[in-house]
Amino acid sequence: MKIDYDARYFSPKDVLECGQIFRFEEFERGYKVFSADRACYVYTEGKKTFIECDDGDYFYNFFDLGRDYAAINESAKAFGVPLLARGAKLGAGIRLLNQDAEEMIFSFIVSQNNNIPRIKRIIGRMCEKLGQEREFMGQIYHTFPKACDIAARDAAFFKALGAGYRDAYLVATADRIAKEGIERLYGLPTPQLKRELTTYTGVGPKVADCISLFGFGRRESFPVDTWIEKIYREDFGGTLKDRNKINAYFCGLFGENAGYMQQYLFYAKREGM
DNA sequence: CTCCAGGCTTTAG
DNA sequence: CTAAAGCATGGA
Repeated sequence: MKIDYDARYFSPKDVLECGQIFRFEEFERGYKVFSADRACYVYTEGKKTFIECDDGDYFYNFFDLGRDYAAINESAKAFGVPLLARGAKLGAGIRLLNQDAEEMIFSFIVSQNNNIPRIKRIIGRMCEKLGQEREFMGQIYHTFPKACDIAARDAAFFKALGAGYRDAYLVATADRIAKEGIERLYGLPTPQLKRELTTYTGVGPKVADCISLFGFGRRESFPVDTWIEKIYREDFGGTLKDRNKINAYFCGLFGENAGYMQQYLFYAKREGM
């Protein structure tokens, strides 16, 4: 099936290349995007962005199409922060994705102290080796592995995939999720969710915020990484060193939509604005 | 060569 | 409790 949406607030490039997702590739006029065990093709033509897929309901929610991004974008410009206003103006096509929670847990464990191209390669190899083969638009792709499939391998396996020292984190967390599942997490209030997420090996405050934001739809989450730390110093004149305190500062400033503001800021800084 | 990347765990004080 | 060392890998 095919979905269309106003391209002004849905730019595939902005959505995919702002570091919230690691499984996509350029294809024809746009990108193929992979989530859990599904795939879609997304591209912009004229004033519309189109999604072609087999499961419209899933990708409607995945791309957050039920939300009013015009209002969010306008509110970003009202904070009087130049970098944020520029990010909102030039990154108006950004949307926050509603991704698979388990996939987010493993993906952001891989992301720690790592760069985005390498993160993508490691996750790509995990899917290739441990995911199931599927077909989409005449090409083979691989699903994201389930926790039990990750848990079935040892640390050396993930080291060989290039995961580095994060190998043991993947195995330990997969063992636990394979045994316990993550169902109990969905209903928790956001502060408790974050606290629970940090009890998984390899998940600290920043990774927990990313999982909360991209995997559990908690838009009040505000991940603080090296980029945000730099923004905090250079664009907000901040002096705090502790990332937890920097996180509290931004959450207090931006409130329930902090996650969107984080993406606009991240986008702007990475674009060198 | 050094520095850095969407940081976390472990150890020392 | 806070601070710093150690950690794999690859690109700039």
